[in-house]
Amino acid sequence: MKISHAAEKAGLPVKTVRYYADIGLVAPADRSASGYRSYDQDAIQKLIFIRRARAFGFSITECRELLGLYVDDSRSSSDVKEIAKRRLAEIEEKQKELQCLHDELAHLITACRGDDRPDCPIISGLAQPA
Amino acid sequence: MKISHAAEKAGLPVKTVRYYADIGLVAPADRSASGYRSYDQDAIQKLIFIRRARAFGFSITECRELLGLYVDDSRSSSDVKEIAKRRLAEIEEKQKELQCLHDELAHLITACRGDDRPDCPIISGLAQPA
DNA sequence: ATAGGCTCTCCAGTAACTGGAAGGTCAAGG
DNA sequence: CCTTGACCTTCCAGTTACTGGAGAGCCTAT
Repeated sequence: MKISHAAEKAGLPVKTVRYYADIGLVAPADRSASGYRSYDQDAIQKLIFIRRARAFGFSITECRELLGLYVDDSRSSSDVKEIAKRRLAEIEEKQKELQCLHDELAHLITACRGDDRPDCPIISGLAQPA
Repeated sequence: MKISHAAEKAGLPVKTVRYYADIGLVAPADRSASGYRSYDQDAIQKLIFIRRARAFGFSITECRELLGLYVDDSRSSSDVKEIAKRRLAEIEEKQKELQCLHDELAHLITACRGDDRPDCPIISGLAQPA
């Protein structure tokens, strides 16, 4: 299967699939005589796996790690769980930060009249050293 | 005031202050005879403004826009409010995404026994085309 | 005089792609 | 048989917002 077909199956841009091949994340199964990358079902499955993991916010490095576990039939589920839990903690941390940001910004916005005068609590709020 | 002092006052790394000068975001008030950047209170205030705006997730481009409004005494508060509201909507969007991610990942994690056997719902969950 | 701590500029690298140029390949149509 | 157009290839550059480091100049204190 040529790259555009594989990319479509995996739900990724062609450029990205090529990039993943370049960095040795997901190699094509083979190359045609003329040098075209050729993907089989197994490689596509890996691409899908990566796409999903990336959508979960796993970095390429983490994806590499997870992919290693994915293809390793002797993996222990605790290894995977460990990585996933780390990631979950990061998500929760990010959520807290976003909540703070949200509340503070929403507060500034409600305080601002939004008319054509220059007085603006948003601007003055941003200028506070805090 | 030399750059390290200004950076400290603004709560930014020296490198970042220099970078902001390079991209024309916050220019130093002056240069010494030997070429050292010299910052006054006004420039430091702008640096603080930028740091805060960046912490709110505004991009450099947005910061430039906001800084323009910050220094413009004839600004209308509605201009500022518009930018801030856009940003708030982005934050809320991001929050929703994170919540989905969180729930899905948390679900996978609870489903995983986390022992030394290879069966792992996290791995199989990631391999789903969805 | 020299040691250290600052400062300068410039170059390169980060993450994860994305866009584009220049050129090779392949199947279909005239 | 030739050409057209859609593919494919590689390589280079750009994106965002810095960050690290090299090599060199400056300034103050001992």
